Amino acid sequence: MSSESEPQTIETYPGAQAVSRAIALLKAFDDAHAEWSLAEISDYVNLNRATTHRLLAALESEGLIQRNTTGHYRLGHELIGLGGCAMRASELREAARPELETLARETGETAVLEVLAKRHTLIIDEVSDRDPLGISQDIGARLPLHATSTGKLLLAYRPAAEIDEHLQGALTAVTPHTIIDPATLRAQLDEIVARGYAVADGELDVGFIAVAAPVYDAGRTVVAAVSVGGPALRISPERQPEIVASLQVTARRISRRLGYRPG
Amino acid sequence: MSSESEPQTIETYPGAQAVSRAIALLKAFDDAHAEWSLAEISDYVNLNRATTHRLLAALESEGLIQRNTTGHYRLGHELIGLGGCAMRASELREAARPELETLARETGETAVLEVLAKRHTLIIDEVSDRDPLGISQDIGARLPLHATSTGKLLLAYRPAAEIDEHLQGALTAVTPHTIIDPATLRAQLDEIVARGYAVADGELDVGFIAVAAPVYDAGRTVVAAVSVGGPALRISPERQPEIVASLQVTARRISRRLGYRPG
DNA sequence: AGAAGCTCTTTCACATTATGAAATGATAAA
DNA sequence: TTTATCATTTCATAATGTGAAAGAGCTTCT
Repeated sequence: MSSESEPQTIETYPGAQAVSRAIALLKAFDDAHAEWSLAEISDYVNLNRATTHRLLAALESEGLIQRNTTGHYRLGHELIGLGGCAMRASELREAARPELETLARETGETAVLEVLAKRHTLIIDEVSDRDPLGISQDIGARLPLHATSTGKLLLAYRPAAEIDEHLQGALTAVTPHTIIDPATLRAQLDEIVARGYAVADGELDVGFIAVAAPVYDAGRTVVAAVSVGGPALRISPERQPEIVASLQVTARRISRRLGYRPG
Repeated sequence: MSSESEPQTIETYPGAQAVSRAIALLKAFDDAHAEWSLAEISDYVNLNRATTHRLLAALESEGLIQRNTTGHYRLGHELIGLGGCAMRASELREAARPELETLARETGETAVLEVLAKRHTLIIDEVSDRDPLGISQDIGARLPLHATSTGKLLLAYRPAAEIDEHLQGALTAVTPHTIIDPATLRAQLDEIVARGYAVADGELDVGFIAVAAPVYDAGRTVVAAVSVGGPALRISPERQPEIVASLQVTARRISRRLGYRPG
């Protein structure tokens, strides 16, 4: 009886509604909201409670979802397996690995590979020259587009309509340096395309600077971003040109491996 | 109840057939078979080609599946994100992390946490004292039950019927030392339960020895296995008692953190 | 070049499968 | 106790998913 405007609409793929809905349920989970009750999640994805319950039960029986002692839902172990498999099977990651290692060694900093995933940037691989232990902890993590060098870069190369859509949305300040003014951000995006690289200075973490460059595939589309970053103390203004140069060589080499041919 | 001669039957969860089928498609991908053509995978999971095509298209539109230039299917980047999220959200991993670090430090070897996933053991976390770089590469990897210390241990604590079912299946030799005789393996499983730990000596990798111990949850069920392992050269017979002792303390501490109370 | 064979993709009539309102359990708060 | 909230099950309904068949590309053989 209450068919209001639309709190959240699931784009259902024709002939696979149940599958699209099940995936929407999985995607409701993230680092900020790792656990849901049935009522919460069914409200969130705007599905009937019975339907939600049935879909989650199916996902649980396959190990993609797990339940607490309290009956709350979490992502299941089977997803760790699928994620690891997806990671190892990624052609992009395979092509980038050796180049990331070189870049990390050359600069002495951390080299990262990221792709665009919905409204965030997704870390595909990470190599650090310093911090050898405890790395790869961030693989699979999602970060906001407007507060990262890679995110701004990946956004900058998208079609105008998509950029507009993002600038409409709420730009939350992660640090005091995060750019939250749409006009300022848009100006930066134009600059990024003009220069071919992006910089983020304390916009995600205070005292952390990163630069990012685009990776192209054989179809000359930007499919990923490479970045190098480290503490602002080490990434001095004098060092930046050298770092950007190494970064751009890396980005070009990865693109080459993906079949990109400049012309 | 299931005849091996049948091609492959998907256990469809009532009221979510399409979801179960879509998940079966995802699970068809593993390290050994990371890429499928439509014809291959539809034969493998025993689904109509049109149905398979539609389900894969739905998965692709959500980023869980990706396609090659050749049109072949692979797991998609979105799964890396979900996998990372599942990993960071795992209560088990959270409870085990500090203990694994202690164990790795104490022994100077590699400590691993694994759970049972279908017919394999799944690596949830890994901490190495030696090899600091390039670790965590194995997180999400699946290994055969009969060729690993953790696998044998996890199997040993399962109900008899399940053990029988596994021993029926093909036990493939990964190395010359892999146990492929069902009777020998069964005897080992009994011994494992009696002693409370498992050993694998060159059964997965030649020259690599590992020992594993069970992790219990609040319900006194074995939910995971911890192991320590290293080159046979370092894991001498004299050192083994000391290593097993450390391992068992670790396993008990993790269990304690999960709410297990001995009695 | 044309035919034959292959795989991928789309269509469409049909009914199986998924849906959600409502009823029922189960638990917690008043 | 009653009241409220959340999880689970049921079941009539039709919308969704299904698969045979035909179409569209592309490769290989004659």
